[in-house]
Amino acid sequence: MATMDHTLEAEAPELNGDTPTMRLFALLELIATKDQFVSLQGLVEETGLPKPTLHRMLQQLEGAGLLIRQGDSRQYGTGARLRRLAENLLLNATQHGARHGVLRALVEEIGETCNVTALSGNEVIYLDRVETPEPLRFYLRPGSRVPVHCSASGKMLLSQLSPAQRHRLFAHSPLSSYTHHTLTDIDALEEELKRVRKNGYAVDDEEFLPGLVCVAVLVPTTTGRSNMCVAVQAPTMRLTPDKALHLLPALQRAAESMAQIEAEGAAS
Amino acid sequence: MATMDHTLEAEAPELNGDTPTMRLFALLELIATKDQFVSLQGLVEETGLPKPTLHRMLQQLEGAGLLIRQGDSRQYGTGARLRRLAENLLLNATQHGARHGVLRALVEEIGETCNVTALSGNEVIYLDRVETPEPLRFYLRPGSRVPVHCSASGKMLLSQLSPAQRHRLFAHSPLSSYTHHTLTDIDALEEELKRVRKNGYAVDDEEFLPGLVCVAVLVPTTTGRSNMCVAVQAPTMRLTPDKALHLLPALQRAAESMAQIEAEGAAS
DNA sequence: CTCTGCGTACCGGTTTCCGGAACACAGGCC
DNA sequence: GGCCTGTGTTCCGGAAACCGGTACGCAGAG
Repeated sequence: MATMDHTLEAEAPELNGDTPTMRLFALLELIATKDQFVSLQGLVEETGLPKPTLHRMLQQLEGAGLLIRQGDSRQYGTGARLRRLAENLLLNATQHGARHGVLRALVEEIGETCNVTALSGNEVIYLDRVETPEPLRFYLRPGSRVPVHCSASGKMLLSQLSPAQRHRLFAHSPLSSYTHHTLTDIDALEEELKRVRKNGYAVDDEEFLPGLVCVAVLVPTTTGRSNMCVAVQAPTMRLTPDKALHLLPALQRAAESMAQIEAEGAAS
Repeated sequence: MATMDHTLEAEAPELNGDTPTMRLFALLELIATKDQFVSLQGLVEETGLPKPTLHRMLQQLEGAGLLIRQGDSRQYGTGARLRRLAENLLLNATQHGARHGVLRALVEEIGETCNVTALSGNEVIYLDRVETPEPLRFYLRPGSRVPVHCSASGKMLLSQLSPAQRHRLFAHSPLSSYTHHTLTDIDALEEELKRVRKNGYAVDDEEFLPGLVCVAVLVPTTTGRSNMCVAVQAPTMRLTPDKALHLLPALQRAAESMAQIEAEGAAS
């Protein structure tokens, strides 16, 4: 922020913690916001820290399995351990309670199963879920995963990524087909994503499981992109895509509530 | 490991890092796996750490915004900053997601467990892994490590190093023997590496674990040597070294895809 | 073969961390 | 009220980790 000064570029990051540990953590944060691998030299320029210091920090993080060195061993990326932490965190987040309440109220209002979802790698993961009281329903547990290109949440989240990120996900693995409605053509998917971005919601019309319809909206964030969705799902028997759109206001209200819950964590 | 014993229950967690920072991080991990708020006392009992120490740690984490105190200020939960880190991390894991997709497609094609591996220090580390659907399989987690001289990936990667580098790796640690197939003689290993370099692939014929066969190929890089492999592994019951060679084309195609992913993630 | 850019190792001075002991503040019980 | 127990908090000297200037190794470019 605050362009101001001076000689050259931003020079902003300034990963200063007041304690060594916090500096390390800040380094992790910096790397986690990159969607590409970073080099020692690049970090030196970006942070202004002395090279040996950064080298030691990276070494320590790598030794702990939080970072891994990529390819020619001079590029660092996030490690499996860090990803596991992230998934656990989102699955168990302590204000889960509050979110769950919102979700339950939503289900009570609209009468169909609702989910909170997030993107993890190339899949969508169910963070939380409240079932419809109706006897006929689809059974998927919290923690389970579904493909990204044929789920409402997946398309919603995809639409927030940069073209390069999306390309990376799909260039090398085909869009598997699950039903005859599944979008298996990249261009068709891109077209769909454009629609999603414009509308602010995404629909899955039996693209993953026959007979299953979903609608998803984003949980907004004050800053930057969001990695969470609220979505409703139901059998076509009870819910057609048309009728589903009538549920949008309720979904959006719920998403707004969740955003507020997230925001309540700013103190010092 | 070692004694275990003893007085009472599990006492398992043992969040020992060898450095203060890693202890803090382990504490974060522990809290992140909890679905509810934790108290200082509870953590004392769970970790066995002295109370003042934990108190200081929690204070530090709270000060940094990674944890927050709930309500009556004696219960800790995960903070907004940590959640933001988690979301960023998962959003930007597209590289990992793309690689994982390629790997999954490969496993689907050939039907056996496949890995992505890299050289880390003097060991081979599993970066990612997709398991075969077969019920009989070897169980190794992503992030685990195997010796370099008796694994297909290890030999493949070794063959890319300069003689000086190789010498440095082995000068100080003998070639431990794991099975009666393990190459424990430097000269024999050098001979094998020469073969590997010529063929462009490496085979592990029960050199590390009895009954385990592996074949590895390099993920090529535009520039210089590679530090990544794609490898298939299977029990001898299903896969003999001979049959494994028929899988080479598929492996190489996957490796090529990974190379392209890597190429798109280099910058600054 | 030098030259330059980057990654890596070394090491003394300084900062941070460690955790036993002691203190503070409840609430529950006589 | 006085006492006790279970918690959260503060102190502080000894020990350990971190810091980053300097120097070295190893590429690839000129």
